[in-house]
Amino acid sequence: MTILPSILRGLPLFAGIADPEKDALLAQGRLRSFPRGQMLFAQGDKADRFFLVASGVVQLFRTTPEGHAKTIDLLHAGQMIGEGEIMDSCRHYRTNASAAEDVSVLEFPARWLKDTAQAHTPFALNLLGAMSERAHMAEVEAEHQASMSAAQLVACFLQRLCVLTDGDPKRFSLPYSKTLIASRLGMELETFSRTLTKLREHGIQVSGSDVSIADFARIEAYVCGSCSIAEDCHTRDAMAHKTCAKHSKPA
Amino acid sequence: MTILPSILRGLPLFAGIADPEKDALLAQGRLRSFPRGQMLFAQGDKADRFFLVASGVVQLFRTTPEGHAKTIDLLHAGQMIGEGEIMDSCRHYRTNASAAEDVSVLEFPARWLKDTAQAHTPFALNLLGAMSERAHMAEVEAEHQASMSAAQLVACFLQRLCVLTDGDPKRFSLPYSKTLIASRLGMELETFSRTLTKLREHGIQVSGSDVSIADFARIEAYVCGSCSIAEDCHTRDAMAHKTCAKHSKPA
DNA sequence: CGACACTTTGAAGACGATCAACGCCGGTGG
DNA sequence: CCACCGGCGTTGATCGTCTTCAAAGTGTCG
Repeated sequence: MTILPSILRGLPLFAGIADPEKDALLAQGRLRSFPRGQMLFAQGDKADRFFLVASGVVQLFRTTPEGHAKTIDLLHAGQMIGEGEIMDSCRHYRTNASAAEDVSVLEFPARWLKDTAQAHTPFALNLLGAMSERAHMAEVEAEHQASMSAAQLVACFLQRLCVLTDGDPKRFSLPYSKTLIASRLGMELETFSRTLTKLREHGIQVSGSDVSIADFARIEAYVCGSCSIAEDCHTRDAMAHKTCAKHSKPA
Repeated sequence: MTILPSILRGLPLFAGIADPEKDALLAQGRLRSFPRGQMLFAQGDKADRFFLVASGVVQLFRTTPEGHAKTIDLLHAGQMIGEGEIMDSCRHYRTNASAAEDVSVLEFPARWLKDTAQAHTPFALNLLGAMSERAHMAEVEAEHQASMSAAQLVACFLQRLCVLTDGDPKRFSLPYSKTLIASRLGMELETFSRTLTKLREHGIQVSGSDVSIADFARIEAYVCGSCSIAEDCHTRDAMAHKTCAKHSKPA
């Protein structure tokens, strides 16, 4: 029996399932490591595995025929990979997945997900909740990309980063390379770089990977104006609430 | 007992549920009509109802503080409204919903959805499938908006429209006003209008609401180049497959 | 020191949004 | 029957933003 990172046993996904049963379910997964840069799978591969991230960061991305790459998402410990492809019976992964840092994941056969949902109603409901939350995140994100300027996007990102990681606004660090962040925000590295310079006018200083934000309220004011879901995602209150929501479980 | 539009009884959402049970479930909904232009609900309203569209088209949209409106989706007969807000225990609707044409819907209390998912495992799995499919659509769409030019977007839209409605490429009609289509595609009406002119160079003629497409293959070639999920959504094969997928049910 | 990945900066260009004016059409009311 | 109006779509001119291409700067690690 493998020793599981405790984070996986506490996942909201398993809320409402008794511990012995939970352990039996988790035991069906295989703990695997991927060094930085290695692919977990590629777009178009047969979608036959489901993953739970145990540690590290996994980058989901797509590449156009023309060679442009876009980062879809960055997944941290506790997050799921592949549930979409499996649940809507799509045969192939729709993105590439690679390790943005050294990563360890718990890997399950695709059937495990369907079988578990079928066998445990609470699991199915938790999964439903997790998937709709993720869908909502994606929606918010699309909204942002469409309606905010590069500068607003970056400001919003930095503010969330600081609040959600509970960092000191006066001095915290970028967790990824600027290249990766730019890609995540859907802009070119050059644009991102220039934007950081401009944000000084709004009280955000970035040098190297050190960030300092002078005044949250000012950022909120700057960002919220052009967003149709401002209350949901830009205010400190909303973010605090979101964080809580992740810890509490659906009824 | 209301007479239900047959389309609702045949929904994949209810696949695997016996007819009497299905009727009992559907009977808990109330059939309502909304004349063109009327709101079903507004963003921020308490998310206490779930809808199935029986006929007509419902527009989901958001408005920024600055007054910009963006159409998120257009829902037709058989589609669900509100499942996201309900399943992730969000208390408020995240969009506005208004009738783009005269509409009739089956309205359920929010609890109905959770209760039904809890009571009927097949229903929960169907719901999971439907939600991940919709999430995937949204993802594809975000991808498109980000990576394709306005002209490609419009070409793609027209081609899909023609194929999915099984229309004659040589002569079919736009189902909505140009204003609504432009909003749906995330561009200004002016841009849309200009784009239609330019698309003549690619064999697409539009005058008034009459459309004619000279050659699908040419459009595919034009559109696919900049899309990272081309095989999933631009080729006729893929679209035909999608259509089938909607009729077949998840295992 | 030199190689290499990463980042910054500059200049040019493409694209879509915006503002403004106009054309078209259907309906209403005098 | 005609005049007026409002909704809808088209067209032109301009402007800001982001991408692209090119070059140089910074850092780390052998």
